[in-house]
Amino acid sequence: MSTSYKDTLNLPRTDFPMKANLVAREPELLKYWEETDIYGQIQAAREDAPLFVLHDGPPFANGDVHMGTALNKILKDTVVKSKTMAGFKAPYLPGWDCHGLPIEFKVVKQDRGLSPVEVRRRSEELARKFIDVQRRQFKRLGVFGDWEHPYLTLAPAYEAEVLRAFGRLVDKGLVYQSKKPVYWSTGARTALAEAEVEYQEEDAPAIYVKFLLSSGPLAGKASIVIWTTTPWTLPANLAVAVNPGFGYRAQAYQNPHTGARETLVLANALAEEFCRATGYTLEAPTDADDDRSGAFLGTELEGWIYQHPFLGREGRVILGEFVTMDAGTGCVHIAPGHGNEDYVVGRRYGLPVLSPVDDDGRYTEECGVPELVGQYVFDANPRIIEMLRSSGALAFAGTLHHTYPHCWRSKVPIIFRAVEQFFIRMDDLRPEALRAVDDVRWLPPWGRNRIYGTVENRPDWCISRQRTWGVPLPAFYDEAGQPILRRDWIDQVADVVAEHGTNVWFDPLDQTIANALKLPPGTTRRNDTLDVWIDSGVSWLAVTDKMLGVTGQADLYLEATDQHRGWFQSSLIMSVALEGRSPYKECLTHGFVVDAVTRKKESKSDQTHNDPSAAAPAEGQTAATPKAKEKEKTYAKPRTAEHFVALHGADVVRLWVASVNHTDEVPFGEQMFTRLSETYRRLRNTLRILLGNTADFDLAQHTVSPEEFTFVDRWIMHRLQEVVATCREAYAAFEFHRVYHTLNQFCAVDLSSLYVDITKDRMYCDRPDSPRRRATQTVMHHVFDALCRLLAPLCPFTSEEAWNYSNHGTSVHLELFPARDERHVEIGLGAGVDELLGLRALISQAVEAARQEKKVGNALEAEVTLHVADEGLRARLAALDAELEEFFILSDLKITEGAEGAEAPTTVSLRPTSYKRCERCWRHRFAVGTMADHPTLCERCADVVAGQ
RNA sequence: GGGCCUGUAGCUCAGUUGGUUAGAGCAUGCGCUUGAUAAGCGCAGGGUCAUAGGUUCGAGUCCUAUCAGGCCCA
Repeated sequence: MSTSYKDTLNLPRTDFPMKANLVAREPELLKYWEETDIYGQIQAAREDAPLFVLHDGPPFANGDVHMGTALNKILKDTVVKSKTMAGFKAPYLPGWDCHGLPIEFKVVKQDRGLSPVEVRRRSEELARKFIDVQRRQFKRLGVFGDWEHPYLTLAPAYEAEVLRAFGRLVDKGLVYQSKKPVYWSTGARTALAEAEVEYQEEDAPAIYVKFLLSSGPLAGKASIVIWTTTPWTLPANLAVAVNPGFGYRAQAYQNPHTGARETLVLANALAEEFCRATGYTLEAPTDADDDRSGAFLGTELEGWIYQHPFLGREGRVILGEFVTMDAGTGCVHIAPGHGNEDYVVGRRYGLPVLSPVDDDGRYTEECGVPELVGQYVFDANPRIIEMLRSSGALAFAGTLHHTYPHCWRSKVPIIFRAVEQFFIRMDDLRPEALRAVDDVRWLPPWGRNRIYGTVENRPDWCISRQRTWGVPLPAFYDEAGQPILRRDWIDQVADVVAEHGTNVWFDPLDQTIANALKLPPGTTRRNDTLDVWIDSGVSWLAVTDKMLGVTGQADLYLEATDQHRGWFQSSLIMSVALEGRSPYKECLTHGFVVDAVTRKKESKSDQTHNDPSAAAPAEGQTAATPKAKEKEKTYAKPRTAEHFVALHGADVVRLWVASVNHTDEVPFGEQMFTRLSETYRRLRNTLRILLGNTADFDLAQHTVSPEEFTFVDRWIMHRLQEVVATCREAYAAFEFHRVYHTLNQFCAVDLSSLYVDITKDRMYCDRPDSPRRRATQTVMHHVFDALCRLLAPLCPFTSEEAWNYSNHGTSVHLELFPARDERHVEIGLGAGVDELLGLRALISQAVEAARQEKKVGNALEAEVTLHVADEGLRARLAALDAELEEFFILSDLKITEGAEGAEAPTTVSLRPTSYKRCERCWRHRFAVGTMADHPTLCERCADVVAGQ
């Protein structure tokens, strides 16, 4: 009997599967998109729409796509998809950063002694291999774009643009040549990058040296003491640095060898250590010593002059924040040609960059000591110590066991040596660059302060690299070895490169360039390359202008926070130099991926760009610290996007991106996916029930006009307008987690536990074409439609799949977002429903209590009485009439005045209903038992069954 | 060590110009349902808003310090 009545119901019907099986289904959708050229269709459909250009920051073509890279790409895609659906033409041209050390290093490590051209050939091969890998992985994530025509920094046309841009910088007088210290391998006769340096343990001389002061209050009376492990750099000593904030003291000591009394200046904090190490002892002050003038703050020492211990020149005391009290004397020997900090502080004080050492590590004439010229610097250490001893400048000579950088190839100890480099003059650009910073809208707003600080403090930009895998630095050299930078020549090189690629530069026998430029005989070129940040720093020019045909700024750049100092800055500087403005209007940053449990960083490979120093795990000195070791450990974790896509599907990975506030660090962990899968299922099942409930609904035939909507229908349409407005705003503000939470909330609460639950009775039990059932179907159709569109940028696969089940025929990604429809907005409706939900909660609690007492099994078996003291509320409830029972999903609801002595203005009482249960709709109704033909049915169900 | 940030229930997020018992979803526990069923519904528990001071009639919200974490420098 009951089963036969079940057959008279309109239960939901749909083929849209409950089980997503994304891992299998997504590739089918990808194929569908590929075959129908969805990206091309979208661009064509937005032909005349206003333009929105998100310019892709090129990831480094090296390795798999990790979660950090995936985060970045998914965010970009969500921006592009949401802008498209907001009515913009939003082309997306992906790119790759191809040049640079990490690739070259891989190639060179595999096979040594390759010619530059061969290194470049293999580097390109490697880069292209990873471009293919990453392209496949990005596409698998559902990212739409012009994947068949990406921009590559290794493309000849792109390289030519880089060269032309450089030529314009030269033309503007922004490029100059100067010396700068680099890691230098005397064994390989080449500059090294950080990654090419190995740290090995060894014993080094560690000496204390006295520099006699020749000016200041202690002139001629005292010496300032330095400590160094590289005596060979002393011929290049030009200064002594002290920390401005620390205390120093001039005190009398007894020399342990001569017994003489000497006044020495060193840091207070290290005087004791000095005595312990050297055997010097502190002497009691005598009348001759003016003890009150013996103590100094570091700043007071600035400008004092001292006599170089074995050269006929003087040096001066300068200030350096980098001076620590870890070791030594707190007074640091400065040779600007032999150390990076030395170089930086030396520039600040206008010191020359003295580096009297040749390619083989032998002293040149410039060292000033004839007997040292031609000697290998490390061999000269004993001789220098001897010179110091004989001149009385040596306080102590010992040895130190430490780790020291060595060449990874030739294994010889490396030296810091100044070589000629090219620079971009920052001071000429800075004011304009800072102004440009304030023309950009930074998201989040503190990004402005970050980049402002880096631009403000950035020293001149060293743009030359002694590398092979890059765009050649188009400088020529005359017979005397003097560099020639000419824009007309550079432009001609660019023309040659556009046609032949850059290899013609690196093949020493190739005459293409010489012939094309008609170079004077004796003119030579070298193998220096341009800093890769120049490559990517002009992408706005090469891509936005040349490839997309868009003149003007990109609307948006979107990268991780490390790019404030990286790509955002290099692009800004290049654009300011060439165009006098920022290349982007808005700049959005996201955080790094961190482990959800430990809050520690996930992987070092998340970087979008190739920062050579960060490209490989730190080794040597820094790796000795526990923190660095930890970093190294996390580095090895298999966190590829492919891994998680294969496990959960791309839409769930994308849901992860959508669920978090990406402006902070982005938490990530396996457990998060369990929860996200739950959310995903909720979204999917909501779409499914809407589809199931509208299976017999034909939009053209069955649409019901809003005037005929019932109360719940009006309410959910009202809610939908709020959801639409919130989501559109959140998308526009790039706050995708607000979209995620809004949609999740809407599906879980408003739809699933309220609207769909409430309307089940009419959907299943009414006549198929009852007006209120058709009204609800009309509403559900609208809700489904809006939900699919709003969800499309977050879950492109699932929304497309669902969209296809609703007979639309086309792709959801060609559609626009729903617009907020004011006709469905009803002031006060929300508050009214909130009031009802409050009562609903009271009823549920009462039912729950009755259930525990075994009075009733469920709400439909109860007679519920609402005791309402407030007359206005009673009137509002009465106005809803039968819809109230439906809203509360009750069989038998009565409303009376407030009960005597009630604790609250509204209370609920409850007992088993006296009505019998309708066998078809399961509600307990007064009429059950009174229907002659159907004694077990209520009047509505009897009527429906009779009509069939 | 410096610069720029972050820190609200187990998880992800809301908390409007400082103003009633700090909210939601998920997860957890206990039930109901078996007509969204590898689904659906209800109820319940769970937070000294990182910590410590301060300003205020009143602070998750403002200030200071500390701790933890991130990026970039050193």
